[in-house]
Amino acid sequence: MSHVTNKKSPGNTQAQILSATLSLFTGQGYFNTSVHDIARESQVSIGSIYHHFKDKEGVARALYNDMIERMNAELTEIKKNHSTAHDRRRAVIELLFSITEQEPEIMEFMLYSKHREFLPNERPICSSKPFDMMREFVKEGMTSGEIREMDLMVASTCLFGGAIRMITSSMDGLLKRSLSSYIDEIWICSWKAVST
Amino acid sequence: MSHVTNKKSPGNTQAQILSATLSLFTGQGYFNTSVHDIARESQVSIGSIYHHFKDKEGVARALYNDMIERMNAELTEIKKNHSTAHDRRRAVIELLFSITEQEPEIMEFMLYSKHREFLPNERPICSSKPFDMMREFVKEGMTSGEIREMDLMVASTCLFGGAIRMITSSMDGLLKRSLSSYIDEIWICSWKAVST
DNA sequence: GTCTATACGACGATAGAC
DNA sequence: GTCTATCGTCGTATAGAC
Repeated sequence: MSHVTNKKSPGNTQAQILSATLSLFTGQGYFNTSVHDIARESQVSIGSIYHHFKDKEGVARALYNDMIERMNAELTEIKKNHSTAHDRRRAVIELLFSITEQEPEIMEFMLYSKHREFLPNERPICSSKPFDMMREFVKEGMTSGEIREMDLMVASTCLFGGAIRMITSSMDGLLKRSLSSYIDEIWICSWKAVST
Repeated sequence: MSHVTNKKSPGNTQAQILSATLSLFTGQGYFNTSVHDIARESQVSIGSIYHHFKDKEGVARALYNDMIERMNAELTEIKKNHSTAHDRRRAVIELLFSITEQEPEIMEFMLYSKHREFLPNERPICSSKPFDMMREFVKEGMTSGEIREMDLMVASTCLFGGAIRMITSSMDGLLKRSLSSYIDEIWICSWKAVST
């Protein structure tokens, strides 16, 4: 019954392609990356790429969806493990900083790519589920009284905006120390901005 | 002596080209815009474009430099007209919001374009002079005692990060009310975050 | 599923007349 | 300074053998 069908790679080729693509897209951008580049870097032929993905845009879309799903999973985990807005926010910032330091390409692709330029039908990333979930955390903090009553968008941008801009600053090489060394300062600041 | 040389446009053609280019770049991105598109949209022939600019990248660079210079001028004006960090920051946020509402394409090109993808030798926009000047305002606020002693980058991102993320949210269509209607709320929040 | 070779179109850029 | 016509290149995508 077991049909260990044939050759080498189970779902491995896809992973190779996606990994190489992530590097290339973050390094030089979607439009500066040709399918030939992807083939060379992933040690796979052009034909294979077009076998696994509909087209170049399809590769980008797969990358994008993986990323969103992963963030979703991580945030769901945070929601489960922490109950207050206070703790959740700390956990979210820690998560974002940790991804930035350990897998910078992921974060770069998430925050830096202009997805809509190459995925025309995608909504802006801030409308995506993970960002939605972050706003939900803020909302619950407001009803529980931890956070001042105020416009939800304002509160969210104040709470997470600083951290996110620290991340982009870090990726731009503007920071003197490591990103994670700033976490306490930034956390205190943004908490002051919105706490009751 | 006066050689009012010839035809129609003094420096007008350039302006036409740049204006059309700004629209196209913000609407569909640098890479999705061909020089043919620019020619059609600006009512100018391809030949003229290449006469006035070295190449496609040259057009983008001119646009970018204009923008940086303009921001520089506006911030210098603010520096002249206001003396406290408190007032300067208010003026900066008002300026940014006003540009966003009145000339959204300018702001979109400034905050949304991935300049480094098509201007390879340009430094990230956050390293540019205007952003430098904004950080300078924060620094002076710290030495004058208006702002808590803390890391300069943290203070700057907290002060302006929220406003900037409100702008991108506005451009993404996430805001229910007009951007300018949020100004007081956002200003109060970020001031709480850093004031002594 | 993986590969090589190739078709085809689009785009950046130039030449050269006016 | 402005135009049209054209060239060469490069990149996406396909065909078809293995």
